[in-house]
Amino acid sequence: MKNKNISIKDIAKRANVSTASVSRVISNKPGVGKETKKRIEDIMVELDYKPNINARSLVKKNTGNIGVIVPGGSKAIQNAFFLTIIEGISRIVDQTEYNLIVSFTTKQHKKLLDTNIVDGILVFAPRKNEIDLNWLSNLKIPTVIIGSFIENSTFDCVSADEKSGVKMSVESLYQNNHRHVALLNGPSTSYQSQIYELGYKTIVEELEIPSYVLELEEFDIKGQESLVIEFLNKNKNITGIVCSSDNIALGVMNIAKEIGLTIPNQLSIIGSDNTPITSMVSPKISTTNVDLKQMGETAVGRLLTKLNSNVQDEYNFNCIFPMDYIERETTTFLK
Amino acid sequence: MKNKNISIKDIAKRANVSTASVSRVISNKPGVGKETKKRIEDIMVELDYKPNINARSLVKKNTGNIGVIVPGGSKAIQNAFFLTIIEGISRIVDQTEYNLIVSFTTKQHKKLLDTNIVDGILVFAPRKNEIDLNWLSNLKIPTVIIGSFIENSTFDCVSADEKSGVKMSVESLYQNNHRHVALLNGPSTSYQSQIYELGYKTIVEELEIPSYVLELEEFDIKGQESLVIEFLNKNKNITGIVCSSDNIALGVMNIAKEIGLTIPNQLSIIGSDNTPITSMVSPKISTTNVDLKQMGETAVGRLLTKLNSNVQDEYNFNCIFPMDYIERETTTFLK
DNA sequence: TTGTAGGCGTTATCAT
DNA sequence: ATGATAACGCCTACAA
Repeated sequence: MKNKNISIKDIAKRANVSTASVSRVISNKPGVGKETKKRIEDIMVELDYKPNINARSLVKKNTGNIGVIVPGGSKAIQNAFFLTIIEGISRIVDQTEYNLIVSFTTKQHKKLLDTNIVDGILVFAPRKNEIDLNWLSNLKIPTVIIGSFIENSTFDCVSADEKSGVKMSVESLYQNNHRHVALLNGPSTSYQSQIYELGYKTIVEELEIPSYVLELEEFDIKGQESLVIEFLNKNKNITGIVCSSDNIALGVMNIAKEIGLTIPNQLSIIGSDNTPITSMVSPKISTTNVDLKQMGETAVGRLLTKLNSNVQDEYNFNCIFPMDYIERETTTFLK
Repeated sequence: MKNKNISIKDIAKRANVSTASVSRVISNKPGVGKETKKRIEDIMVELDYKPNINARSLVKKNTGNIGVIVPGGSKAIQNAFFLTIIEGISRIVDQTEYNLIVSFTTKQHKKLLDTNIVDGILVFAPRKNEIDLNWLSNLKIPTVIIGSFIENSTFDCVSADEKSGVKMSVESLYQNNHRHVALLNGPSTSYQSQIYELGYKTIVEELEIPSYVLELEEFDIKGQESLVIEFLNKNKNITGIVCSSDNIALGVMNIAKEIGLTIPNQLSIIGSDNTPITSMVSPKISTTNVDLKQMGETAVGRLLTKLNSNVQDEYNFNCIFPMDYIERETTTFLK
C-alpha cells in the first residue's frame, strides 16, 4: 500500500558511504567532499528519497508545525475576519519549512494543545468559555494571540485598535447629527467584544449621549433576528448603529429593510473590519478598516522569531494596528 | 524553554515496571494486571505524561494527520463553498484521533504532499495548473477528491451534481419565458467549470436556445467587472444569467445595478451552492443547493475507511450529491 | 573528509 | 502478567 520507504541507510549503501555523510548532505552541513556530495545527491533524486519527518522530529525535538486556533466553534470558519488573517499567515509560512495545522473546533483545540504536535501556536481572539488562558500559559508553548489584546497577561498580542475603531464610528455618526447611536456587539465571552464595549462606553460618555447596547451570541445575527427587531422596536429613537462585525451590519441591514426602515436615511449602519462583502452588497457598507493580512504576517513573524531564538526574551510583544473609518453608503447626515 | 519531557521510561521507573507495561496501558492493550494498571495510570496523570507522537508515528508508520488541499491560491480561502465543506469535515475529524492540516497555497500543497506528513488527503476541486493529477496519483497516498468529479480516473470523488444543477437553473429560467440565458463560469482550469459548461451546453442545445458563455478567472468577479460589463453590452438580449458560484451572482447583481438594469425584472440571476450570503443580501439570490456539510462528511468518511482498512479495495468510490433549485428574489417571469 | 555508534520515545516480538 | 530488547529513521558527538 505504501511505497517501500527508502531511508538514509539505503542511499548510504548505494553510495558506499556512511549514513552520517548522507545526513550531512541532507542537512546541508559541511564536512563532505564535493565529489561524494554530488554522488549522494544524485542517488537521492534517483531513488526519490524523502526524509522521514517523524524520525527527524524525534531527535530534534520539534515538530515543524504551527498551530492555528480558531474560536467560535465551526461558525467562525465562515468569518472573513479570521480568514483574511490566515491569508497573511499563509503568505509567511509559505516561505518557511513549517506546516500549518488549523483547528476549528474546541475538541481539536484540546487535541492540538494537549498532544505536542506543534512548535508554536497562533490563537485567534479567544473566548473565555473555550480556552482557559491560564492553562494555555502553563503549556509553555510559544504563543501569539491575534485579534484581541489580553490585558495583564504575558501573552504576545497582535490586534487591531478596535477601541478607537468604535470611537471613530460613533464620532462620525455624531458629527452627522446622530444622537442615539447603538452598539450591536458580539458575545461578551470574547475579549474582542469587551474592547468594543469599552470603546463604545467611553466615547458615548465623552459625547454625553445615551448608551444602547445589544449583545449577540455571535458576530453575526443568524437566528437572533427577533432579538434585534425587539431591540429596535424598544428603542425607536436609535438612528445609528455601530456593529462589531460586518456580518452583523449586513444582518441589520436586512432586518431594517424588513421592518420598513430605509438605509441610510432612517437608519445609519456601520460595520467593522472592512471584509469583502461590505463592497459587494448594496448599499455598500460603511465600516472600519485594518490591514488584516499584515496583522497575520506580523503575528507569525513574531512567532517565528520566538521559535528560532531559544532565548526566551522577557519583553512583551504587543502590536496594535491602527484602524481607519471608511465612509460608504450605509451612513448619512441625519436631518 | 520546553518542559522537561517526561517519557515512558520515567513513568516505568517510577512504577517499578517495564516500559512495555506502560506502553500497554497507554494503548489500552490487554496483558497488564488491574493493580499495576491503576498504579501506572495514576503516575501518568501525576507526572502529566504526554506520549510523544513522533516516536509513535515512527514505529507505526503513520502520522495521524489528514491533509486538506484547497486550490485557487489564497483566494479560495474566502470561498464559502469550501469552508462549509470544511465544517462538515471538522465535524467528523473531531470524533477521531486525526488532526487536520489545511493547505491554502500551492507551495504548501507541494510541501504537504512531498513530505509525507499526512496519512491521507482530501483534495478540493483541483485546478489543472496547480496540481498534476498523475503526479498525485503516483504518490500512492489515500486520496478523496471533493467538489469535482474527475472523469476516467481512479480517484475517489465526492461531488455535487452540478451538471443537473445548471440544467435546472436554465430550465427554470426557460419556463419563465427567458430565451437568452448566459452562463458566467469559473476558470476552465477547474474541473468544476468544465462540468458547468457541459451542463449548460447540453441543456441549451436541448432547449434550442442560443449559447452565451463568459469565462472568468476565478469564481468571483473581482477585478473583472469591465469584462462582465462588456459582455453584457455586447449581448443586450440576455435576460437571464446562471452563475457557477454565488459570489459571481452577487458580483453581477452589483454590476447590473451600476449599469442600470433592475433585478429581477430586466435581468434574472441565479447563483450556485446556496452559500449564506445568498439570503443575507437583498434581493435574496436564487440559487442551487447542495448539502455541502454532508459532502464533507462523506468525503472524510470514505477517506477514513481507506485509512483503516489496509486492504486497498479496488472499486471506485464516486458519490454525487443531488442539487435542487431554490427560487428566491433574483429571478422572475419575463414579460 | 569520512565513519562508528549511541540515542531520541515508542511499539512489538519474544521470552519468562 | 510482565520484562528485555530490537526495531523505526535520523542526527550528532566522537573517532579515525
